[in-house]
Amino acid sequence: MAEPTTKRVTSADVARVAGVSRATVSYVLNDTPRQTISAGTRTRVLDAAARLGYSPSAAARTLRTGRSDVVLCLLPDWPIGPEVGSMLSQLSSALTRHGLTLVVHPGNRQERPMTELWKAITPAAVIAYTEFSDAEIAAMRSAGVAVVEAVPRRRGRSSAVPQELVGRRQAEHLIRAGHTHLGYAYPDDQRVRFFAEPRLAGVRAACVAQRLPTPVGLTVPLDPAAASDAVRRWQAAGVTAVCAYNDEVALAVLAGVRGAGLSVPADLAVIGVDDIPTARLADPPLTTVTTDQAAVGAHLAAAVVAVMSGRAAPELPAPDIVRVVTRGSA
Amino acid sequence: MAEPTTKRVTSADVARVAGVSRATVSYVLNDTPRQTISAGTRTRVLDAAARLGYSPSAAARTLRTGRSDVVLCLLPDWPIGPEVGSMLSQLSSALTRHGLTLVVHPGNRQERPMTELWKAITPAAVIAYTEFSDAEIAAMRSAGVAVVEAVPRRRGRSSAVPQELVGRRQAEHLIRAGHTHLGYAYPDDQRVRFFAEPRLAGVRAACVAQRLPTPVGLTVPLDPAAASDAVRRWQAAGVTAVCAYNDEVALAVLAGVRGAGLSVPADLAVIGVDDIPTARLADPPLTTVTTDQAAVGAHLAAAVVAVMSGRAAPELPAPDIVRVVTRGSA
DNA sequence: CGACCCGGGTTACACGTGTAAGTTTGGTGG
DNA sequence: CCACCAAACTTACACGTGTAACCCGGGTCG
Repeated sequence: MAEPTTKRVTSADVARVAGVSRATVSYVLNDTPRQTISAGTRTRVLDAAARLGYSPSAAARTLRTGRSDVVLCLLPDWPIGPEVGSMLSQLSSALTRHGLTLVVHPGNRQERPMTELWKAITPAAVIAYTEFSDAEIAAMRSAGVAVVEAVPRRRGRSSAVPQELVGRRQAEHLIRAGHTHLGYAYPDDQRVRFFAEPRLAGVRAACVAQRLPTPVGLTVPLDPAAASDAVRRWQAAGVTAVCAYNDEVALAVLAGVRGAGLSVPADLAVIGVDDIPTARLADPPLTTVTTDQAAVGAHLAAAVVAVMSGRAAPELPAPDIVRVVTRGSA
Repeated sequence: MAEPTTKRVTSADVARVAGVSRATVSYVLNDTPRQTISAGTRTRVLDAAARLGYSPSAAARTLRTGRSDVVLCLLPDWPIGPEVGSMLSQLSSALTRHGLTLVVHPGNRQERPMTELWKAITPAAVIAYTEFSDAEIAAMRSAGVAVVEAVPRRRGRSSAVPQELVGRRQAEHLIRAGHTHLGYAYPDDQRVRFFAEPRLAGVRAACVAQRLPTPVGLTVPLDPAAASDAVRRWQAAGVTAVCAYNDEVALAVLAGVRGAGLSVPADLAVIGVDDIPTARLADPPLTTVTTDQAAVGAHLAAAVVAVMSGRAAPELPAPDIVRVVTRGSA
């Protein structure tokens, strides 16, 4: 290794070949409004920069301005599926259009210092899918970081899709089809309870609204035999339709029904959440509630730029975004 | 907004309350090997820092040292599933243990300046799942950025799981079960061809090695009817077993077989890739090839630290990581 | 006893950028 | 002809760190 380590090309280099001062380069490249620059030098600077392949140091810029153009998205520990993936992709595009750079930090178990992360990166904004303490959020805000909470909390403003609505839509679909005794298939993964609980609450609320009995909740592991047990218990309780936490759990219920020698939807109707790619491949094809992830991504981006400029985050048009996809299972 | 904008606590603040110079603070906090510090001042500095809640500015540090402790993982446009998610989670943990911070940038369509990203962030290392030009890789290397290529290319060193091996394992499993006429179920998504092609090549290689006819490749959309067409064509061609690009495609084939009034594995055996959660919930449960994502994550982390310290990246023990999970479908 | 060294610090500079405050023009009104 | 001004720049400083180079007091050795 000869290690020539080609030095970074700085704005000073650009200034030199353009024959102007470094400040002028800065003014041109950021086209600072208060400063007037002649057309001649402007083009000289511009193509000097292009020729040298100059791109400014984010570190230096961040240090100087105190704020970077990075938007940090903090994901929790739970398994991220394709929906999250496509949402992030959309979000990234939308933020790029506003000159911001999305960067995602996947949560991992033994990571104490989530605090250090944002203090270190000094992002322009943080999109928090993880639960933060109010104190910490206040700390971020007072440090000038725009915070958008995307975690589905019951109280307070949040830019997340209200998961109660998702559960409500599931239940309403089943109730409209004539079912009166509902079940809820709870996931066998502690990490997703932040999502599961509000969804279940939504199902309960729909039952209450229609004066139906409380849904019978059972935990359903992703295992055919265990799912069959759950199905038999629902059967014994007179349940004719279940809302599943998500499509995976729903597919487990399908497998459970099959294993118990029964059939869907005749003996038990099933509705999932997410519309994963394999939902339509199930037997019968899975009815499910989907949320428009592209819209969520776009909205999150809008919320970020709004909060960054001091305005309040826009309201998420949740009712338009959460849709039932009717297939064979319910 | 009163905007008090609480100022960042800097090492100068720590120095002041500890009653030492700023340099001493730096020496203590980074415990610089060449500098000896008395136990007394060390503790004074340490708990001054703790009391003030000091955490150093990554921007300033990066500016000074010319290198950050951020590892940038560039994902391509394709849909990321739970496997990628868990791999990233593992990778993040492993890197954290080495004092590095993983940061993921999801690819999005209209994003020209992938170049600008790494020039701006000045990461310590880049894990490239996207295809880079050799020139660009050279540029990154000469800028002092450690590059780990994780894209499955045929030629050259790569830290990725060799996708040929995955295909080979699929085919070998089917051949061992007595099948001689294989099919390959190709995904209906152009974006994943970087993965699909080497897998198909692996299947072909296995057939060649056993002097079997070339596998019959068909594109299988994630749609039951279209999948049934493909199944009938395989049937007509005398194919008795198919390797699917991944589990989703495999589930489509399962649905296709069902739709054609046939049965798995009697009429057609099917094997997938990934072992997604719903694979075992299918009817019949899906036989599949899984790669140990935790091991991949750990290896990638090891490769990063190796390359960063100038050593060559370790060899990935691929044969131990890629395993067949035998269930009912093959 | 002087030379020397070494532990335990401090002072000073550099990293690359944004921007407020100055400086030189050429033009213009009085 | 002088005062003044706007345009078009340049000079100078600050952001928060890491680290090389210097400094000082006290022990050690010849």
